Amino acid sequence: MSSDAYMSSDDDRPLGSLQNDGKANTGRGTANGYAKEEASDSPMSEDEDMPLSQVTAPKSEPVTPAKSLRRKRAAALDSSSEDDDTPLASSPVKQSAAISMPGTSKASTVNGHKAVKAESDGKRSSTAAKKKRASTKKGPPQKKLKREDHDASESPASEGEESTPVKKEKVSRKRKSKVKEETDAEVEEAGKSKSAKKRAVSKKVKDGADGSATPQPKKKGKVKDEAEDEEEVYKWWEAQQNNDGEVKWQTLEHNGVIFPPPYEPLPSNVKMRYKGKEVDLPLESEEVAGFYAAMLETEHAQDATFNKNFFEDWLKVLQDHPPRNKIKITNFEDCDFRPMFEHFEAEKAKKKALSTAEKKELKKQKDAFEEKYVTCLLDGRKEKVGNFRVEPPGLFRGRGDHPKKGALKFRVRPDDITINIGEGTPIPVPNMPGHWKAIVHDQTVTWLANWVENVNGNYKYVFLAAGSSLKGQSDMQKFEKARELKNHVDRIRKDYSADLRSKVMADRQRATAMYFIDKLALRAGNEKGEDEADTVGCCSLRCEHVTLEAPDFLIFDFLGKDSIRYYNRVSVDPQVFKNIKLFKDNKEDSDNLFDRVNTSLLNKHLASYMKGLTAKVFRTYNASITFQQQLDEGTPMNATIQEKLNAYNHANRMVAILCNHQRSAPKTHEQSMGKMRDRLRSLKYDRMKLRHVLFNTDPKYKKQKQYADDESDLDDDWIEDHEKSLKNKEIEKAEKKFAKDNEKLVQEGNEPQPDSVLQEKIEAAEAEYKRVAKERGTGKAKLKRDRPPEKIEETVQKLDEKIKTFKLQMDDREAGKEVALGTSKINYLDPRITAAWCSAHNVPIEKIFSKTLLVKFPWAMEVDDAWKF
DNA sequence: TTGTTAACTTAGAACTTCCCTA
DNA sequence: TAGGGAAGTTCTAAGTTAACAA
Repeated sequence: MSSDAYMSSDDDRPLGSLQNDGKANTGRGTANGYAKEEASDSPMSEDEDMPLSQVTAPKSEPVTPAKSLRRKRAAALDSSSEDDDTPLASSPVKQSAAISMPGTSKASTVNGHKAVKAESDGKRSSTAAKKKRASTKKGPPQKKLKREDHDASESPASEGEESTPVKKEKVSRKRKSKVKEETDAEVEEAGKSKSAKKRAVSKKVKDGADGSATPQPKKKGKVKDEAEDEEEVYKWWEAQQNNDGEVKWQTLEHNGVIFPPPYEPLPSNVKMRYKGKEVDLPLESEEVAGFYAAMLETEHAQDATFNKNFFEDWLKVLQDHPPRNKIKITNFEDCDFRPMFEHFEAEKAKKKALSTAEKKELKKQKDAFEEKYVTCLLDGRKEKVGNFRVEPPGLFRGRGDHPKKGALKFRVRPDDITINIGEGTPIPVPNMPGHWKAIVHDQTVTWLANWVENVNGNYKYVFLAAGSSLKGQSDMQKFEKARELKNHVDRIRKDYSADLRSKVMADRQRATAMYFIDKLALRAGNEKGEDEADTVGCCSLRCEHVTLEAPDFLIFDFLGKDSIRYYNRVSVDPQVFKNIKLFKDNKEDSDNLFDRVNTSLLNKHLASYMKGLTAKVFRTYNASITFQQQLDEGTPMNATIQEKLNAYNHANRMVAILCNHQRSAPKTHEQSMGKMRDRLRSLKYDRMKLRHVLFNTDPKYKKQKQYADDESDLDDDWIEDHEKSLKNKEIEKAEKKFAKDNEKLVQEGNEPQPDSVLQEKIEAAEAEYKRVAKERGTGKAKLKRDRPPEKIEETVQKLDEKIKTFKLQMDDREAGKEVALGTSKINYLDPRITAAWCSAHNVPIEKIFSKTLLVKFPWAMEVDDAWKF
């Protein structure tokens, strides 16, 4: 694509200023060289002098119909005065690994960045800097802490007020002609007459194994049988694909969603305190207090923003539902939620203490209740629904420095929820009072229900489960698209490498951004709003996030998705280094590094190479191709399963590091590593003893290499401690056995053994300890019972294997303590790579894919050994 | 042209179950 | 056989992206 394609008259403007809140990047005089059109290798070149960037006039927040709808709704909720309102309810990582740069054959350390978790006071831009930044994200609905009751028994007027604009909102976009919306009454009527007319278009395919046709989809009400369910796996990947990408289903039947149970008040003796006095809270305010009390010992309750937001929202609830004993709550510090916390803890303990049978019974009841929601009928086939449980009310657990963390998340009710279901299908009845907000029949989307959440105004959806055909198809398409990139990537790389020197600033910036996305697997990086945590991706990087280190190193340090810190010191193409120097020139730390690139422009450019190509595809492509290369290069031949698994995990880990997938190290990691080290030494001790026995038997063993070397990490002090502990364990064991035997004897009406029996055993253990102590340091040993040397040789060999396997497990655990392997396994690694690898190396796939993953990836399981990404 | 919305994927935390060791 | 810790699963926040609207 010609670089001129993006050269509009506006191109002179730094994009940052186009998107900010009106305070454009002004005030730095005329020296802001980055605002020019043409780029030059030298930041000092005279070409740099360009007109001042145009300033965008301050804008008030535009109000779109959907937003206005939400505001209207919020206002309506706010103005409600009904009394029956129910309140609704790090440690631093040092990862360093040398792995092949995606798309290059040379090994490099580019991706071996250090991944470090954000600390609470971690890398943040100043508030001032933040304010300078663009604020493009949609505004949240106005805060409202009261709401209208939309109970089924309410007047139709309120229903109408809500549903009319909703219709507008829901069908305003692409689907005007496809979506038909009905009122509950209309739908119920229609359901009665039309339910028989099902357009079952599912096509069962022949089972690959036996060639026999699989049975037609089960009719509703057929007796459930697990074996039968097995047979019913619909192999959509073998069926003829007739997916135009628009219509996702023909018929859809489901039972809606499960609402959480209503709030159960605390026992009358459990009360929070204010200034030491018990507060008699009405249900509504008690519930919200309870949300906080339950989190008292989590990190959330230590967070000032969280506490502030919670308290503000709670005060609003308290305004309408004040303490019955007239206590005036005004100061957060004077609140003591501990009695509530302790009550919850006690309840938890009670639940934990239930017998297995009781727990089973509860589970059975829960399963029975949920059964009808777990699955739906999609094109006549039974499919699992994913999140059919509506999110319960609570406090918003925003990550990182989210400005709204701690805010009250309302209880979602039927009149908040839009149901998407097949036309003519019976409409589910909510399991709590109220009517659905709306019913739609939109075949172009995959969701079964949605609602708008109150804290950020985000849409929430109920989708099918990961193992469903819809999700599976989309997953497979994702990987196929990533594979298709193989055919284009050389050209794309060639082009952006050339564009790194482009005279057009916008092109040069875009090329540099593409370099990062390709080489470092950065996310696209959309702009974010003031009301969100300050995190960035490639296009939204600010100058403060990248530091130059001569001759060619860049140090990236920023908070990415989920406020996870991305830290990487990486050697880059000298031209990239020059470019970053140029882009940073004359800018402030808080300015956008790429002022002429945004995700939209970047993705449009990518799409010109390949249909559907976006920044995200690069991440999938680079993850999978890296994984394939790592497996191909790193899998040992003629190795044990454990060794192969280690190679697999290593490859997986390289991808996780590339993608910066982190987890907090298990709290007990150090302790458990310590235990493992002890166990390893103990195995080595056993080996040493056996070697010494062999030496004692025949000096020839000393000359044999496999026996000659000492176990390196066994020092004298440790050996002494270990032998003492062996002795103590022996004595303990004898004592236990003695007590147990006596108990049995007494039960059988016999005399217990005399103490002397135990004493003898203790003395024997002491004697053995003394004997072993004498052997210490002599290089020779004897067994309690003689064994032929061949048998001892055999045991040493077995111990060698055990030690080797154990060491591998330890290495694996240590290397992976702060790396989350799951995310890449679930989202980025083409499962066919794993299936082919397992098959080629005789590794049972169950060792790698959990049950859920096997269910998620059935489409990938039939590839042959030679399959490559 | 630019910002917004809706729909979907990706992500770590939180919770639950399983398995191994003592 | 309990209980501690790891693995597996669920939950929901936080991204990306295409289409749409002003």
